[in-house]
Amino acid sequence: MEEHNRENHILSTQAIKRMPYYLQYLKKLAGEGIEIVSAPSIAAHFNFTEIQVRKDFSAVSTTKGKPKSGFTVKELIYDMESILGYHSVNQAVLVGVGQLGRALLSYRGFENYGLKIVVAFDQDPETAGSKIAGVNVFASEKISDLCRRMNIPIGIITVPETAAQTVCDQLIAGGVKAIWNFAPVHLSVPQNILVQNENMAASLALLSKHLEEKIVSE
Amino acid sequence: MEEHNRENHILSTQAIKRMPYYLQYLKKLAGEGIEIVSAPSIAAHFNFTEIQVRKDFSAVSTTKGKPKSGFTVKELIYDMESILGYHSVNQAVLVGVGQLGRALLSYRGFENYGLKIVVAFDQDPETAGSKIAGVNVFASEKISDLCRRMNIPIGIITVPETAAQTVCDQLIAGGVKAIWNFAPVHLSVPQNILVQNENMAASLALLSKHLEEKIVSE
DNA sequence: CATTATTCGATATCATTATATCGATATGAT
DNA sequence: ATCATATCGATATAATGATATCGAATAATG
Ligand SMILES: NC(=O)c1ccc[n+]([C@@H]2O[C@H](COP(=O)([O-])OP(=O)(O)OC[C@H]3O[C@@H](n4cnc5c(N)ncnc54)[C@H](O)[C@@H]3O)[C@@H](O)[C@H]2O)c1
Ligand SMILES: NC(=O)c1ccc[n+]([C@@H]2O[C@H](COP(=O)([O-])OP(=O)(O)OC[C@H]3O[C@@H](n4cnc5c(N)ncnc54)[C@H](O)[C@@H]3O)[C@@H](O)[C@H]2O)c1
Repeated sequence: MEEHNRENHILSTQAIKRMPYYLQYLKKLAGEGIEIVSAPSIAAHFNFTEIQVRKDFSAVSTTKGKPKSGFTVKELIYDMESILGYHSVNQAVLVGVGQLGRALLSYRGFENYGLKIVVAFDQDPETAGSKIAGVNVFASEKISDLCRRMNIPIGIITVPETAAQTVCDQLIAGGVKAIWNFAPVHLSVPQNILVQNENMAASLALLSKHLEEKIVSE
Repeated sequence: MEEHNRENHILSTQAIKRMPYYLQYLKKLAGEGIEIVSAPSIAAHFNFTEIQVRKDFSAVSTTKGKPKSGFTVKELIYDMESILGYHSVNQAVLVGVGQLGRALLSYRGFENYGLKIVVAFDQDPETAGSKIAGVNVFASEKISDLCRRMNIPIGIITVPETAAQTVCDQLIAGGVKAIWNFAPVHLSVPQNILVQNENMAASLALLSKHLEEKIVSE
């Protein structure tokens, strides 16, 4: 017999990506004192279909919706936060304390998402040794050693694209299980390592394609 | 009869997102003096299937591959750059000159992707009036008026999530056609406006889910 | 100059994701 | 108490995206 999810539903990649949006909105509603919410009303807000909203909810929550009224906001929030790992904290290191790296280090929002950057690294001797937003910056030779000793599961890459693969290899040598990559390059990694790309060039590609179509059709 | 693409192929959303990766790699190969490349070799590098690579290439390029050898690197580069709009320049404005906004303003890479941030806005009276990385920052009351007068097609949002919808509305009032949104909220917009989200919470959700599964299965 | 190995493109199949249909159930109105 | 209506969940269908199959083309090898 097949192994199944607790709720006997599969949580698709696309659904996972939608969860933070639902969560943000549900928290806003909760802040306004709203206790019950229906799939159609959520769907209207996001411009989704109500069927999709129901499916997404049933995939992450044991909470059943009540016909004619809807779902309990608080329970949805709790279940989504659990699914997204916001109730625990994942430790991460960041490599590349430049423009973007500094912005990420200073960002307080990640703690709400269960992510804590505990150490940073940079090649530049000026930067290594400093402290940015309360986080110590070390020389990049220490990446593998420190990651392993601190048992860090996540590495964040914000170095130039030419250095990204090298840094990636160092992180993996340090036992990191997942990499969040902001450099606009493909990283080669072993099967069991996840690379989550935040490639702004890819976003821009979609944006630019859309504009082009607009212009042609107008 | 149906209207078709020049090459009689459809370019899917997913394929568009892959293009910047191909392009980066092809340029690297060109820099190494490599003139011909095969689909299987590209596929090996990206861990894609060779069928997908061929489909992607044929969707963006009129260039035919030669059996037993492959595709002409230069021609692929040229066609991809055209498709991605790198040969022209789209003007953009950025709203929210904080940690992230400053990083984006200072980033030189966007010019390679056909994007030029020409003006920025901020609510803070200290920031408005200043100049960051050569870009003038104005008070946010001027968003709509300036965008309209300069005929700006793209707005970049890097304000706190509570201000994002307001700013979005101001940009649309200014005639902007596409919005690149870094705030972790859904933005409500008219049908003809594109919102491209760069939601780091969504990325983190996938990352965290992956780690959880790793831990369970190990 | 024939043979073999490799890559190509076209078409077919499979997987994932989104949407539509429909009977069941709870709430509020008559 | 009954009826109308909004919402629910389950199952079915459609759309999009990825992979497999196969004959044709061409470069290298003997
Ligand atoms: N700044 C942005 O807004 C932005 C936007 C999109 C993408 N990116 C990407 O993010 C990355 C960083 O961009 P940035 O603007 O912050 O660049 P940056 O030059 O400001 O910072 C890069 C930092 O990495 C360090 N570094 C270089 N090689 C290293 C190595 N081998 N080990 C450790 N540290 C090393 C440098 O010393 C520097 O501090 C780039 O890949 C860029 O393409 C940045
Ligand atoms: N900093 C990061 O690394 C990071 C990472 C992920 C997401 N984000 C998101 O990006 C956005 C900006 O983050 P940040 O860290 O740069 O914040 P920040 O507070 O440093 O900057 C926000 C800026 O927006 C300005 N602002 C506020 N309301 C405005 C309005 N109505 N009109 C014009 N300007 C206004 C503020 O004056 C400030 O300069 C947030 O939504 C945040 O969630 C940031």
